Amino acid sequence: MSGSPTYVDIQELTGLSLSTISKYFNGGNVRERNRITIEDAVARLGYQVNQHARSLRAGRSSTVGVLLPDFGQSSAFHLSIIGGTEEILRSRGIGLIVSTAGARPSGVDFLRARMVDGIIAVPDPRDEAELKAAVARDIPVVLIDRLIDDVDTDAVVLDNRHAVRIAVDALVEQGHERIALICGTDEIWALRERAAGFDEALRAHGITPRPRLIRRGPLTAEFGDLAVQSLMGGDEEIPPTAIVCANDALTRGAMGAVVRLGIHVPDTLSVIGFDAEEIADVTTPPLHYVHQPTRQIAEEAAQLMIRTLNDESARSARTVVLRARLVAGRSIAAPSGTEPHA
Amino acid sequence: MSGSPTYVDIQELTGLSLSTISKYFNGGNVRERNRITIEDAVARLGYQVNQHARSLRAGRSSTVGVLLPDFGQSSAFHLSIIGGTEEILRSRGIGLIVSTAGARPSGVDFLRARMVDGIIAVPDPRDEAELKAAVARDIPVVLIDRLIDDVDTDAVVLDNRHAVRIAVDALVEQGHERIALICGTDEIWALRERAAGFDEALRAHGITPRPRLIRRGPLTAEFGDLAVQSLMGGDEEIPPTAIVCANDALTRGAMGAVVRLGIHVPDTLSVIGFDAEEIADVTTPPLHYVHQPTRQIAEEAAQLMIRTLNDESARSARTVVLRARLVAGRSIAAPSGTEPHA
DNA sequence: CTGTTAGCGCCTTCAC
DNA sequence: GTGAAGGCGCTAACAG
Repeated sequence: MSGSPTYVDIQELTGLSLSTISKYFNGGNVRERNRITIEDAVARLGYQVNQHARSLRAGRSSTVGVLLPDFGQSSAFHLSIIGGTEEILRSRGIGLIVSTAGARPSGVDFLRARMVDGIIAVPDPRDEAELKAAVARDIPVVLIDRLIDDVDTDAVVLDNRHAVRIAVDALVEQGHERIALICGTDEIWALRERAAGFDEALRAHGITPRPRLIRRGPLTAEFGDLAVQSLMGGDEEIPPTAIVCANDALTRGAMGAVVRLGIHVPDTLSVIGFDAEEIADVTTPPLHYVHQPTRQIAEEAAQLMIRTLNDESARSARTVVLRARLVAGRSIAAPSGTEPHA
Repeated sequence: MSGSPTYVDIQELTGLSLSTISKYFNGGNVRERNRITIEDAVARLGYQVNQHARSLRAGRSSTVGVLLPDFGQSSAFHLSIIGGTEEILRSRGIGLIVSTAGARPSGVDFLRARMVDGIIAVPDPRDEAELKAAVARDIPVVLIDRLIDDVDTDAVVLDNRHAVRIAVDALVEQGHERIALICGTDEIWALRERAAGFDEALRAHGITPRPRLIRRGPLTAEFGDLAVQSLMGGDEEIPPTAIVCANDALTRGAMGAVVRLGIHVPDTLSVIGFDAEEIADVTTPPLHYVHQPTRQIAEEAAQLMIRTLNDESARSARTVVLRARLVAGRSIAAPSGTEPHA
């Protein structure tokens, strides 16, 4: 027994022809007697179909790639993408190859070399070009969370403007006007949208956005921390009475600064987090936050991919837009200046 | 241009033979002039080596599987495993297929069907049998975090007894004696070890472990919350003056209960978390916690896998044991009862 | 250094 | 229903 068993081994054990055996493994009609003989041989040999041969022959791999930004960043979100897609795809017999973007050579090429049937991606700016090329080659691509300019393909995204609007609404309702935003840069579509949503929401309430209260930077806890520090400490200006964070890492960093600086929430400052499921219950007080249906996003993406894989013709660019909701905590209250008026 | 380009397409464009082209892609010596011609054709065609054909020929897939418990659980740890192994394996041209354990049919069989060259696993109890079978079939397996009885294979684990001991040492040094442990069940090796380490550490300090202060259950935030609730509230007994959590989810749950019940840390209760990197800075006060080198664990596992893959003979069962360290926060202090004595 | 050839294991025509 | 033959794309012998 040198290598793995093959059809030939089964043939020798059963005396049946290769085509009969193949048919057995591919759902064809096989005589009952032969079916049993084959199953017997399979069990005895510990036979496993050779996917390489099958894939080579079929021209498909029954594998899709998941491309994520560097793992340093918004971990929980990425994990739920892997988890959600894996579960659905596996139930269809499709495997998941994971690759991180940003690295050179591109993760897209790495996945292409592994002959994935499609790619589900949270596109990092550095991989947009390769993804665009993949789409041009008719490789099924489903974008998650972030859109790419001039690329026409399936996507599942959040209604980002709405997500920020509900946060702003909640704060304005409490009487806040000096509301700050800690957000990522325009390089990434989702954050561009969230910043735009912030602007829109303020204007809708008749509040003129103040550039100094909008801090844009990398999606890291470090930047979130820094932003709070400079908003609440360094400036000569009157500090904001409320802060909205546009991402989970930024939220963590912001809350870290709040704890370290001893800022009293919500008395001195109201805070609304984003995707803060993991930390909302352990902060004092529990965080009010924007909750993105991460799991559902992943599952919708998997469904889109499956549909595309099953029906080559349907290469239309569908965009599924989902909405976030606010999860109530105790980190927002009326601004301290307004309390005497009450 | 129906299918993907192949060697034949390159041949037609360059006039070179298939073996020259193959040699180019496999690091052989090719005449400079031809090298350029090939690279030119490759660029023009957007050629990608067909891994299926290569794998079929070579008998290897250059792919390894990562098997994880259900994603509901200790997310950050799992993500760093995917991230750490992916990075190292990709640099060797090896892809990563991710699968979750627990589901039926077993993730192990799913990975075997996809012809992975090896499996890196954080074994779920429900998949131990299949992993054992895989090892018996000479499939390279590297275990992470948890060992399995009677399975002789490579592994990378934490010195779990030490990890808990340093936590207990720190608390005893502050004067604590009524120390509680919130831990997983004996079903999982790592948690069995942590519980044993707790026992050892107490005895080393001349403290007799009290069964009522040791709460064992599922590795969920819910159980961590429940455990704190019952330790600090429900019991008639005197509550503990300190708590050690044995896992990240348990830590989150425990801290959630602490916040909700308004327990003052560290005045009323000292808390030491486990793998609490994500939340340590946002709790009030910042958490003191046991820090497991998760990233290093993943990388060591990838290295072991690569070594095994490169050298079939070296199928010895190496176990790499790494040590945790304590990260200082402000969640521990002398027990309130002792302060008057000081 | 380059060209020719024979399969890796499977599936899909075709005949029977 | 079953049997025989060719080829998916690549690589590892060989020759030249």
